[in-house]
Amino acid sequence: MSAAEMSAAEAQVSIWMRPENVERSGPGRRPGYSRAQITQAAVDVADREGLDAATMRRVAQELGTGAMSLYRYVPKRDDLIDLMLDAVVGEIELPERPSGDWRADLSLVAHQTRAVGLRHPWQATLTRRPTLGPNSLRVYDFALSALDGFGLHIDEMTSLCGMVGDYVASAVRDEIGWLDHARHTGMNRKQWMAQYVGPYVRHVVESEQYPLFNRTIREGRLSHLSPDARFQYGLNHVLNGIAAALPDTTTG
Amino acid sequence: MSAAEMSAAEAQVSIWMRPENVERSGPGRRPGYSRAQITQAAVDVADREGLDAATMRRVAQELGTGAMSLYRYVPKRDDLIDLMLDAVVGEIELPERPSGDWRADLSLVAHQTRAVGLRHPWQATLTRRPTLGPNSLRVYDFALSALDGFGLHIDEMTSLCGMVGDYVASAVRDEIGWLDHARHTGMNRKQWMAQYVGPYVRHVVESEQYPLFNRTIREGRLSHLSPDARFQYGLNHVLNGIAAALPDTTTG
DNA sequence: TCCAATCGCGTACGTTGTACTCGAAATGAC
DNA sequence: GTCATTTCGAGTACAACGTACGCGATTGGA
Repeated sequence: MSAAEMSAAEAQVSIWMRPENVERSGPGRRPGYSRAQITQAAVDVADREGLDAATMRRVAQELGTGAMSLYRYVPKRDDLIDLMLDAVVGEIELPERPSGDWRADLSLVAHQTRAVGLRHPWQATLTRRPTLGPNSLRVYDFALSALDGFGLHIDEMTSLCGMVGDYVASAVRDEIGWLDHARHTGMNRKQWMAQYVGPYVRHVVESEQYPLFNRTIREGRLSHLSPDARFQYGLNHVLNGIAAALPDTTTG
Repeated sequence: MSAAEMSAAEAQVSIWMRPENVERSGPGRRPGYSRAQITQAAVDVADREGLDAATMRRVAQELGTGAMSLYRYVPKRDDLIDLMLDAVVGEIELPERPSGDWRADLSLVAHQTRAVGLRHPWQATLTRRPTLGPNSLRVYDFALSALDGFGLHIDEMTSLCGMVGDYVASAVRDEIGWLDHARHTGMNRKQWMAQYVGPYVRHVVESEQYPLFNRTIREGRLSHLSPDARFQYGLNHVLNGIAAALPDTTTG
């Protein structure tokens, strides 16, 4: 099998099954970079300038090399993004084992996940199959184990944890949603509200066609809360919903 | 203000505030297409070949014209995608008013939204600020009004409806997640499972590092259910969670 | 009939991911 | 030390993208 055929075959395989050639012995030049190094450079660029700016050329430039050099370490840009995702999930700090207080544990996962999302705004704009990298698996396992011991079926635990995950993902998206738009249009949030969506919302409200939407605008206090408080407000509802599915712990 | 300056200024405005020039009177050639027509062509292409295939060139080709002709009707491709999103949301069929059975009403919205997601798989892969087009507003208002009359604050209704929306979006993404990947790699689901993720999952399971993940693989029945049943299973949990937040209706 | 406005759309530019290619560098065997 | 072997770094090239610009064709009103 030639090197070209080898590479073509391996390109079909998950990046997590494709360890980079580290500590190789034998003839040939030694690699000057590493996957971790390239991933970090890509994360840095994406943090500063957005995911769209983290092109192969730009990431290579960050490292002081040429675009094609990166392909010695990463098969495709998509795979690099997988690596980036798992890398930032690695920033989530969790204890080895759940505390026994499921509500505190899931709350911790939720807040940590949100913090990562805000630190790396490009991450929330991605929709892809959940990354199965080592860091993601660790967080996933911790969240599930917080609901262990209540006699629930594993499928039920998955569903309930999923509610938290769905909420956090969507909340973070909302929080930073305007960021990417701002980068593209050059407008900050105030300008965007005032120029782009403000007049339209006013127009919709005045049309009186959507009574509940109007109540949201007129009576809703949610959008006036601090981002932290807003996040906590919604999270409480989700956790309350989970509590309802557990065998009664406090009452009874 | 010149025409160029005009167009530059208008480009900053929401597409919903930019009605196309219809039924114009005065000199000048009459338009040969319409926003609705272009939107429909784009949706058709995206349905058949994926959103990435719905380029300006390809959509124009679908209509038998040139790429630049579209820009007489749509300012940017991003705006066209907004139009596409609201267009498919328009396929959601809902009664004029909620039935009074909140669970049935939210269930209806959830199932209809899922159906649209499966019919137009590209839609679920998008993450953007919620479209404020007329069809999206109608669905949003219906969902909120299903929870009206329980004495809840509008913010609470928003949070609870959000849980349903988050669940549906994430469930649909899971259901069709492999589709886009399949289109890119040319693998169908079986091949993807067998070649791409299967060996890696086996490797992870055998490592015994993630006990709850292992239980999911070994004891989980969720992934063996039909997609319909799986969706219903998760939806029931979400609706149960909402029931817990309502003043007691059945009990008491 | 003629003017001014509008449409259809060809051409062109800057950017993207990445296939191909080849010289440079590093090593083990002798 | 010398050389054959292997791998790395990176320049060049290509196809495809969104879209700015500009021009000929078309149209209604004066």
